[in-house]
Amino acid sequence: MEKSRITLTMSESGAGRRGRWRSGEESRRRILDAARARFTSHGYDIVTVRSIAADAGVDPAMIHYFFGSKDKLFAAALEGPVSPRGPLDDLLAEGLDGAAARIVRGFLAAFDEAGMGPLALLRSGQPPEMVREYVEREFTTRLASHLQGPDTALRAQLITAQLLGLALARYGLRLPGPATASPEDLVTWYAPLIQPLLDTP
Amino acid sequence: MEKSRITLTMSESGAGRRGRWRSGEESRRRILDAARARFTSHGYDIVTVRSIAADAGVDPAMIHYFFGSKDKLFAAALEGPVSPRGPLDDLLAEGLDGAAARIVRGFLAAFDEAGMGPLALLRSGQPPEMVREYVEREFTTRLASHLQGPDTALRAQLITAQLLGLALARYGLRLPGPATASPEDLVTWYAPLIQPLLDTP
DNA sequence: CCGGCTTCTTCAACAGCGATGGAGAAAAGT
DNA sequence: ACTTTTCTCCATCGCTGTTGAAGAAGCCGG
Repeated sequence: MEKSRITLTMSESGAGRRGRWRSGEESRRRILDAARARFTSHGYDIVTVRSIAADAGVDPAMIHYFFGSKDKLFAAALEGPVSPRGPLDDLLAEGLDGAAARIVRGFLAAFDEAGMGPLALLRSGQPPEMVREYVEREFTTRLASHLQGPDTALRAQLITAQLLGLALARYGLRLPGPATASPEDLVTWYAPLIQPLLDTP
Repeated sequence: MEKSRITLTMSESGAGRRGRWRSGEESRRRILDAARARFTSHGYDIVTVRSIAADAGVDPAMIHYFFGSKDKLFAAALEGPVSPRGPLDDLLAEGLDGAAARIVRGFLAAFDEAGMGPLALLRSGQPPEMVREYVEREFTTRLASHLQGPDTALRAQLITAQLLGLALARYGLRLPGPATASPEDLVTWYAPLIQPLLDTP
């Protein structure tokens, strides 16, 4: 059953046959889909390049041909579907009153939709510079730009810490309380702990 | 330089020669020391069994002879030096007024001393059941037993989430603010966000 | 003193991992 | 028909954690 698919190179699925060069686009998409599925449900190091290749019906070497490395594939897989920029700006555009509740609510909704994929970021190999850059660029600095008063950067980063901890407890460690509570309950409990950092001290 | 030490088997260091059978105890201790040094300064998956063995001047197979697996060595290495039970009980014995400040202060002190070792727990292979059990047994339930009012378990777990987030931001991601701020500054900022969960609502 | 015993140590090997380089096939361009 | 570009597969590398078996090294009952 394993070695069945040999040299078929799609052939059928004639929908968009014309236009693209050959099957490269298709293979790339299938790899990306398989990677997304695996990475968002299991941790970074548990998922193997070879398993993704098997899911996509593709040779493991092709993953390096298209993406260069496991890290870059991970980055590519987590790039599209999870981008907190737009939603965060929308949330903050409504003003800072009660923004903590909206942030926690949106944050939980995003994670509930995307699985623990974003958390797998924390386990993606390497020193954490890449992750820190991502978090700062996509979240912390944008949040800080909406704050007023002193220490906006530090306050935004502490908010990030709080949200990170909540996500880790709920989706990573699965502490029974945070893991089973409804999003609204968590908003009720947790938002008041964040709001003070949003308000100008 | 690598293959220099062959069949020396301690011989000297005659301090405690009598009593122990042979050099097993010594090797075990050296492995544990090397493991602690590596695990507390780098992440779990970055550290290799072979590197620990090289540090300890020992064959990699001995690690499995003494400890069985990398996971168990990790657990053994992180067992003794990091145990939040005693300090936490002492902190809470002084009452809940201002306990958040004392908890944050003690938490940061413990991490500053132990390096990011405890955080490496989060990256130690496997599903998170083992880690969750450890965190609950050593921290969350003991904290909850000191709380009063409703939802003590959930409140204790949310405090755990906040501390986890702070540690992750400071020692894991190294967000510039939390990473460079002094412990007392972090206490000033963060403790007021935790105290509400300690107080009876 | 000597075999047997337990304990420690080493060596060689295994399967699996991410990654690489080169050969081959097949469409596109000329 | 040819070259070029793109895609695919295969064999292989060095590394990882882990295992099994064989070899030294102390101890103990005869």
